[in-house]
Amino acid sequence: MPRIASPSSARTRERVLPEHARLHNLVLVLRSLFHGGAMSRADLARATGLTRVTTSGLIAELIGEGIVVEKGTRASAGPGKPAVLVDLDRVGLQVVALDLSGADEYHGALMDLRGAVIARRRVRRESEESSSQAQAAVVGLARDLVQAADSRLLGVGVGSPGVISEDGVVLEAPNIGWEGVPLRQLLQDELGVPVVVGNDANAAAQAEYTLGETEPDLLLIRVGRGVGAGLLIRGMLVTGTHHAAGEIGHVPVGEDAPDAPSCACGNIGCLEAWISVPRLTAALHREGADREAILRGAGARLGTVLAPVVSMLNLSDVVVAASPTLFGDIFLDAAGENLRSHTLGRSHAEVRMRVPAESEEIVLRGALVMVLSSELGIS
Amino acid sequence: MPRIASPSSARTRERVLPEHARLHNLVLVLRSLFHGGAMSRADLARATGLTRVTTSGLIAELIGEGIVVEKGTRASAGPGKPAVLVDLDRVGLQVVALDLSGADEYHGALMDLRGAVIARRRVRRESEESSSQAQAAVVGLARDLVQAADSRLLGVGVGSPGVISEDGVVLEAPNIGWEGVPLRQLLQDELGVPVVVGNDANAAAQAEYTLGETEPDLLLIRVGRGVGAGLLIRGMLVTGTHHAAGEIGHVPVGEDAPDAPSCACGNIGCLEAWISVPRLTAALHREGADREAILRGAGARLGTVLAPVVSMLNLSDVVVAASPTLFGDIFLDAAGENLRSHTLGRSHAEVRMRVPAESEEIVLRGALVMVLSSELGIS
DNA sequence: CCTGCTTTGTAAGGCATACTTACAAACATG
DNA sequence: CATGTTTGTAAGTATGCCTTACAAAGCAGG
Repeated sequence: MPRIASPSSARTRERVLPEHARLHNLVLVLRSLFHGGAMSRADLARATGLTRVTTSGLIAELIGEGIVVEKGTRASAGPGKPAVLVDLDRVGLQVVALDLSGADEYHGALMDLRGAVIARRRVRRESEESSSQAQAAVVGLARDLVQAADSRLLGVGVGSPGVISEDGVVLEAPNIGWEGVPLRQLLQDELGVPVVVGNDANAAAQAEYTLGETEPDLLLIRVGRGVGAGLLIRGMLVTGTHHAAGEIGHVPVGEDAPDAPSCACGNIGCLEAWISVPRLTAALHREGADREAILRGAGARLGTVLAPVVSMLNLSDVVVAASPTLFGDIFLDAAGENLRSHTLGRSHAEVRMRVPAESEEIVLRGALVMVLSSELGIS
Repeated sequence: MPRIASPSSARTRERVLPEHARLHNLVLVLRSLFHGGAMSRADLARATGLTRVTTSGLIAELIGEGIVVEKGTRASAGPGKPAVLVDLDRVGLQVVALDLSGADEYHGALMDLRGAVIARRRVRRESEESSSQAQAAVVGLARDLVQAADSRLLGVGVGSPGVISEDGVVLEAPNIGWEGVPLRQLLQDELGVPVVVGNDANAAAQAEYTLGETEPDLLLIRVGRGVGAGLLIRGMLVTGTHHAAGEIGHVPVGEDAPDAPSCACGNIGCLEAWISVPRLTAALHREGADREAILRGAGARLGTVLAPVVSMLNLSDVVVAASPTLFGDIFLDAAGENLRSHTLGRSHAEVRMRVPAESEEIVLRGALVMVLSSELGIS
C-alpha cells in the first residue's frame, strides 16, 4: 500500500516522470471524491477533466488499495445506463487523532474519515511531569487508540503545542516540557503506522480549511494557556523560516498603558499577558472587575496586533478558536471593531471574524486532516 | 514560440498530461541554467536528476526556440570528451521593463537577461494628468522601448503602484489616477508582445528573491510617496483575497502619541503619515527639527508595525527599498531594534533588516523577473 | 412491444515522454 | 600509444493518457 503523494511533493523542484503525473491525477480524483461526495466514474471524469477511460483506471487502482469503494447504482434520473457510485471508504478507513494542547489532559480519538468519533481517550497530565513521562503518556494514549481500531487504519495525526519541524520533531514545547523530541519517529517506531505531527494551531487551521468552506487564505487564532496562530496562504501552511510561524503570543501591545501586564517572558504588555486564558481569568476575578470592559479591552488588544498582519496579507477570514465562555461575542466584536478601524484605509477589506464550528474538537479534526493530507493528498 | 509554463500552472488543481511533465522539466532546465550559469548537458543532467538523453532532448528544443545557445567547449579540466557549454541566451534575449512608481516620472528600460540596460527612457508626469493621458504616456514609453529592441524581445514587464489583479488590471492606483484600467491587455494589444503587469513592491520583492541570494520567505518594504510591501512565502507571491496584500500604509501606529500625525485618509497615526517621503521630509524641515530623533522615531514606527507580521510569519529577512538618504542606517537601526525588541519572546528569530543592492533599479529588475517568470518559468 | 437514443463503463490501439542500454567521439594519462 | 573517462546521441522499452470503438442498460415515443 504505497503512500499517495502529498501535495507538497507535486510542487517540488524536481523532475516529473510519467508515474508522478499518475500520482498527481490519483490525488486529483481523491480530492474530487472527498469534497464532492459519492459519484460515478463518469462524474469524476467530468470533474477532473480526465477521460472516462483514465478515470476508470485510477478508480480501479484505488479500489484495489481499499481506499475507494463502490456504493451501488444511483437511482436513475434520466436516460442511459445507470451510474455506479464510487466514494472514499469514509467509514471503513480510520485515523487516530491526538490533541496534546489541553491544559491538563492529553486527548485522543479514533475517527473515521467523516470525523465521527469511534473511540475516545483522555489521559490526565501530571502537574510535574518530566519530558519522558509525557512521551510515555502520549505513546500509551496513541497505542490504546490504535488497538481500538476495528478497520483499516490510515495513520496517526498529532496536534501539539510548540514549535515543530517539518519531519515531526517537537523543537520546543514549554507547556509539555519538550525540547527536540522526535515525536513522529518515536510514535511511528512504536506503532508501526504512518504518523504525522504538527502544531495544534496549524492543525486547527487545516481542519477549518479542508473540512469547512473557507477562503484559501485563512488565519486561525487559538487562545489557551498561550496564544498561537495557524496561517494558510492559498491553502498552504505557512511555517516560517524556523518553523515558528504563528508564535504571536509575545508581541507587545499597549505596553505604555497604565494597566499593561507584565509577562512571564520578562517583557511588558505581551499579547499573551493580556488575553491568555489564565491571565484573562485572573483579571476577571480581581476585586471590582468590570467583566465587559475587561473582555472588550482584551479583544481590542488582539485586534491591534492582528491589524498589521491582516493588512499585509489582505486577509478576509479570521477564525478565533477558543473557549466560547471567555471569547464570546463581547471579545470578538471588540476585536473585530478594532481590527477594522485599524485596517480600513481605502481597502475593500471586509474582514470577517468568527468562531469555528465544533471548536472543541478542532485540533482532533485537524490531526485527521493532517493524516488525510499526508497519506492521500487530500486538502 | 509557445509560452513556457509559468510555475503557477504547474501547481494547479488540474490533470497532468505527459506534455505538462515535459513543460515542467523544461522549466527545471531553464531554472538550473539561469541560476547555475553556462554548463554542459551532462552537468544539467546531474543538476536536474534527468538523464543525459532527456536533457539533450530538452536542450535541443530550447535551442530550436532560440532561448538557449551553445557557448563553445569548456577548457578541459580532466579526462574525457570536452564538454560543450550551453546557456540561456543572456544577451540575445531582451525585455522591456517599466517602473511607474516614480513620483514625477515614468521610467523604462530595454534590458537583456543579465539586467544590463541597453536603452533607457524617462517620461515626465504632468502634474494634473488624466487617466487616459497617463495611459497614453505609458503606452508611448513602452512602444518606444519595444522599437529600440535589436534582438529577440521576450516581453514587457510593468511594475505599477496600486492594487493590481492577477490578469494585469490596475484596480486602483490613486497616485496615477487609475481605476480599473486593463493595462496588461491594453499594452499587449498595442505592442503585440507578451505583457505582464504587477505591483511595484511585489516586483521589487521578486527581483530580490530571483536575482539575489535570499531566503524563500522575504518581506520587502517600499517607501516613497506611500508605503507598500511585497511578500514572498516559499518564493511565491502573496496577493491576498482582494489583490491588496502589502497595503500597510494605513495601519495606525502610535496614534495616542502627542505628535501623532493625521493622514490624508482621515485617520490619525497611519504608518504612511509617519514615514512616507513627503511627510518625513516635511518633518525634517520643520523649525528646530532634530534630524536623528525624527529618523529614529520613524524607524521605530515601522518596526512596531512590522513586529506582528514578522512574528506571525516567522520571517528572518526584511528588505527596505527606499531612498538611502532618508532611510539610511539611522532609520534602519531604529526599525531593526524596535522590531527585535517586539518579537523576541523565546523565539530564535534573528531578523535581518537590510537595504537591497541597486535599489534604484529594483522595480525595473522586478519587471524583468516578472517576464522571466511568466515566459520562461524562471523564479 | 420494439426501435432508437442516451449514458456508462471497458477494450484496443496510438502518441508522448522519460528511462535503460549501447556506442561513437574526443581527450588525459601512464 | 593503449587505456580509461567523459560527453553526447541512437535504439528500444515502460508508463500513462488519449482517441476510437463498443457492449450494457436504461428511457421515450411510436
